[in-house]
This record gives sequence, structure tokens and C-alpha cells, in this order.
Amino acid sequence: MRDDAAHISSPEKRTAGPGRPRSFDEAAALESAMNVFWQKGFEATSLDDLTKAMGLSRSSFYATFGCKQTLFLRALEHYSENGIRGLKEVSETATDDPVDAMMQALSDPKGGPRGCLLVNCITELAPHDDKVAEIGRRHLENIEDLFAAAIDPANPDSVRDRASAYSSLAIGTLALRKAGLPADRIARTLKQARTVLMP
Amino acid sequence: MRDDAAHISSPEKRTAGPGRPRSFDEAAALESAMNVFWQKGFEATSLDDLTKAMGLSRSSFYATFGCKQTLFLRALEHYSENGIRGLKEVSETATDDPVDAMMQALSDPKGGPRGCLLVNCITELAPHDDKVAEIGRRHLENIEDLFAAAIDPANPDSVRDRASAYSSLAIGTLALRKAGLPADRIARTLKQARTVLMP
DNA sequence: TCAATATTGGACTGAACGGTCCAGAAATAG
DNA sequence: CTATTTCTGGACCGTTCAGTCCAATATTGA
Repeated sequence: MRDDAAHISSPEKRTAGPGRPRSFDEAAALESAMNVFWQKGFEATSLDDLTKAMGLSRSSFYATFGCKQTLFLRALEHYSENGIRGLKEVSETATDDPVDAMMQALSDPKGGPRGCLLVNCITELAPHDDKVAEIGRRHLENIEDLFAAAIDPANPDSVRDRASAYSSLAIGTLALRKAGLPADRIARTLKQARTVLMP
Repeated sequence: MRDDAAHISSPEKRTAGPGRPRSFDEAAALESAMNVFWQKGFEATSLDDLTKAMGLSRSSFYATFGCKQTLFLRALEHYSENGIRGLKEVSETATDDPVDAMMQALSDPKGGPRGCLLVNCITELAPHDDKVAEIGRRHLENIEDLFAAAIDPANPDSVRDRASAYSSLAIGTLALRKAGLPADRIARTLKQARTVLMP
């Protein structure tokens, strides 16, 4: 994300007509790209990394996604939608304590030690990139909303602040995880914090 | 931090003798470098950025600091020492609630929206760089130790887990900050969490 | 068959990168 | 003075980067 964002062209999709049809799945390619960004961050991901992972030639890449930045932003949106949907499901299917279940899910995401793609990107890019910051804010806000909804309605005091605290606590443990601490230790700490400190 | 670390030469310092003496302050130069890394991260910081900020020629840079990586690690150590010392002072001079004072200090560091250099670097580099991960772990551990020491000894249950939770909560708010939320809003949330949820 | 579109893979560009090297000036100790 | 060391500024090198372009080929609708 080195400089401006002048060339944000997004080639509109063709509906039908003559010519060879597209032979790859755009959604699958986007998913693959998302995983590369998740593992390496934006700057450290090269176009060769992307085309290789997506199984596309350079030409198809640019014809389909425009440029690295726009693909990246699409990957972020895709990640956010998926993540929020997953977290909502965790909250709804939790048998015992939805707040704890959500914190556990956030602190140990499916990506493993890669952490949360959006938190990574906020750290790396948000201060210098408004669009990333905007997507990041929305994502964090959605997480807070889910916590707020999961908080026991019998105790309606300062719901927003409590939701924010739960969310921040879980997100904070991602740093521990990336620094190399084992997931089970973090899970235990989180459960303790939930039951002892933040009931 | 692209690949290995074969060339970690650190030119030992000269004590006296003939010849032109060094005309710049090595410690000040290190401090400047640290600030650049703090603002831009490791990968996004170029050698021109560094030499410009440090007021050194390229030649002096390499003669003094060896290479970008070693300088970076020194900057991290320097930051950690300063930060831990500062946090300790916050804890010791806090009139009312040292835990809250420490959380506030962590969540709104002197660097402003740049967040915490070490948390940034953990996010950016730790999964791919053992040395950074090691420095990061030590830093986080030191922070936890300070929280543990600041916890009211009249309530000695699960001190370690509580310290970890306070630390993670404060660190988690850094993501909110970087995403653009105003500092005072975060400070308020943190104070609420402290007094209402985590007394 | 023919026009239209998509595919590939690689050549290419211009820029930025980290790092090396050198020549010459400047400042010290003896 | 001389020897020694550090200073500067820029040239230079090999690599990597994002992005462009092209020629050849493949697959469709009409």
C-alpha cells in the first residue's frame, strides 16, 4: 500500500455472449488470495505469491481483479463477512456461556497463529490507509455488537463498555499468541478472566 | 526481514586513539531510528528513511550499526527498556489505582496512534522471526509482571491470570486506537471496565 | 466458418530496495 | 609534520517489486 489509490478500476463482469467463458472460480481465487494476505500481510505478499496461490496467470489476475490493492480490499471485506457470520454462529450455538465462547473463538481463530487478518491489517496499515481503517472499524464494531447482544439481559448496566472490554481482551490475547504462547494457556487465562473477573 | 541472519556483525567500539572522533551521538541516532520503525514498521522503512532521520551518511550507518536488521533489534531492545521503565514509574507514582493507571498508559502510549512498537512488530514479524518473537515475549512478560506487582495483595487469588487479563485488555485497545477511535473514548471504556468489571 | 472473448506464459519497464565501495575531506594523537 | 580514523556524498550492483504488453492458443455464440 505504498502510495495513492488512483487506479481503482474494477472490471465489471460479463453476463453472457460469445467468447471463451471464464474457466476459474472467482470466489475461490479471492479466498486463496485472502489466505496469502492472512499469512504474510499486504506488503510482504508479492504478485507471484498471489498468482501462484490463486492459480491464475498475471494477465488473468489483472483482467479480473484490477490491481493488488483492490483485490486486497475485497479480501478484507470477504474475511470480515465470513468472520462475523462465524462469530455470530458461535454465539448462537454456545450451550453455556456465549461470551466466553466468543472470546475463545476470537483469541484462537481458524487461521491459527496467523491471528485475525483484520487486526493484523489494522496494525500494519490502518494509520496510513483510510480504507483499511474504515473496514477495520466496521469489523470491530460488529464484534462489539455481537458481544453486546450476548450479554445477559438481566444485567443491563454499561452493556456497551462491557462488550468493548470483552472484545478488546480477546483481541489483546492475539498478540500473546503471535509472540509464541501456547493456545491452551491463553484459553485458560481467558476462561479465568471471564469467570473470576468479568462475570 | 526478508531471509536469514548471516551477517549480524556488530562493530565493537573504539575507546580512544588517533583519528577523527565520531561526530554524532550513537544513542540519539538509535532513538531516531526507533521512531521511524515505530511509525512505519520494519519492511516499510527504507534505508533512506533511516539515514535521513538519523542524520547519517549511508557509510557511517553501516560502519556503526552493521545492517538494517541489527539496528532494528537494537531499537526494539531500546524501546522495551524505556517502555518497561516508564510503565514501572507510572505504577509507582500512581496516587489512586496503579492498575488503571498502567492500563491507561499502555492504551495510549507516548507514540500516540502509532500504538506500541513491540506489539506492532509482534503482529508484523514475530510469526516469521524468532528473535523478534523472543523480544516480544520478554516485553509482554515484563508488563504482566508489573501488573502482578501492582495488584492489591489483599486479594491474592489468581494474580497471574488477572495480570494477564489486565495486560491483554490494555493491549487490545491499541487496535481500536489504530483503527481510528478517539483516545478519550477508549480511556473511558477502560476505566469503566476497571471499576465495574475487574475490581 | 468467423468473430469475440479468455486463457496462458513470458518478456519487458521503471522504480525501489538493501548493501557495497570509493575518493576525498576533516579531525584527532603522537 | 604523519598516521590514523571518521566523515560525507554519490556511484554502483544485483535483486525484487507492481504493473504492462504481446503473441499464441482455446472456447464459446452466431
